[in-house]
Amino acid sequence: MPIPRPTAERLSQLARLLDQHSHAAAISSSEIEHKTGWPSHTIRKDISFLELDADISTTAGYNPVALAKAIRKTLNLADTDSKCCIVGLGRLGSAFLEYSGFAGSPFSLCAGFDSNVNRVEILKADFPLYPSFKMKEIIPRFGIKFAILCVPPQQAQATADKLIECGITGIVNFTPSLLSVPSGIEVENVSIIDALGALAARLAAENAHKE
Amino acid sequence: MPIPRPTAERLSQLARLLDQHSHAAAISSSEIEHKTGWPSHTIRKDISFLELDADISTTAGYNPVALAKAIRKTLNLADTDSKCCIVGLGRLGSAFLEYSGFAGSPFSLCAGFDSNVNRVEILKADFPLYPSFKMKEIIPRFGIKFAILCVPPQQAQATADKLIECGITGIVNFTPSLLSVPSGIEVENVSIIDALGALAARLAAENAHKE
DNA sequence: AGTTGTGAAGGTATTCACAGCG
DNA sequence: CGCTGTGAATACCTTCACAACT
Repeated sequence: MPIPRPTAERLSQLARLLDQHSHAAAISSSEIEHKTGWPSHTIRKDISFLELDADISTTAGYNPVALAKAIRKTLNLADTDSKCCIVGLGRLGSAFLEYSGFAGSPFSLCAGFDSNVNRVEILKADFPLYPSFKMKEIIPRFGIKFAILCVPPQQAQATADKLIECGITGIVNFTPSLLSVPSGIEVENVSIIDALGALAARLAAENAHKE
Repeated sequence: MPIPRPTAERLSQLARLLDQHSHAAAISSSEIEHKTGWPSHTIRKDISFLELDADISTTAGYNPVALAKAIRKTLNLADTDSKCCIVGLGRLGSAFLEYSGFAGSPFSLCAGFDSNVNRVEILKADFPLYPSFKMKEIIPRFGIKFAILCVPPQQAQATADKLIECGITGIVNFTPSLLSVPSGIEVENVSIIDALGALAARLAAENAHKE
């Protein structure tokens, strides 16, 4: 039985929430409701899609550590330490070089690319930075599957095409350009304008609903 | 009849796509399908939720400028040039100070805040920057409704609480912390780890589906 | 031909209601 | 009793199929 996509996305976030509560002995679905806003029955339903290893839930709630582990196992976020690269090391891209949020996540940054050779040499990071023309060599060699796209909007589509050629299957698109990609490749747009648009749409929907 | 939330989010993105094609006389639903990956019938259905002012669609397709206008009107994104502020001017937050994507969007940045007074004085932007304690004064004065939250994770919840007190109704949360907010306030999480998790979940779902 | 537009059908996700357990 | 877990009912969204128009 396939896991519904909204369920998978909630579980992925839930795993992060559980990390923040790993000190507690147990957390109940209603506590999770309070933290996330998702109704408790939705949470229980979501969890029911995982095959639970027993001892994950008691009468007091769920064991945070065990549950987080089970989620990551089912969603294939656990074993495979998925490798990511940053493409475009301007202000935004270079901000991620010292982003701490990757620690403890199932993702790791292992390369950065920029067409400007100067930037590549000047910037410092815990992982190597390369000029863009080396993508074709580096990405397959390290088995990098995800790219974080921070290039200027005019170069977004061309860069995405090149990344896909190199074997990237998932792109987190920080540019305001919308990307066309073949099927089998996934794009997640995190343009700030989209995020604001989604907020405004939801607020508008709420207000309309009241009438 | 209320507009379904997924429809509203697609329309919001579509408006941006139309901006990029404002030079063309007409764009058809199948062209949009090619650009976005959404099936053409979904797009037509989405558009059918707007009350169309006639002359928006012809036999050749939609008038990009008129359609974008109609979308923004229905979603309340048009008239109200929605004002936003950046909270937290570290590496990530300050990267947005020179972000070009706001031009032509229905959103505008009009203030930045940071608790570090030095940063506020050193950084340059097209809009004024203030120390955090001025939020209570500035946000209501300019009618700012949206905040882009880029503070360190430990301060995320406390800062969000303060913003809501000042009248903010929508928060774009760039921190890895999950926020609890009262109903009526909307949060959009754009943590990069979430984005990668969503990608991985979708790719996993695709592969599972093939079996 | 090619387009939009839309009621109706179909599929998916959410919500409910209650069984089962400690 | 409060908690989890889950089949069944409901609500929601997407997809289909075709009418209407140029």
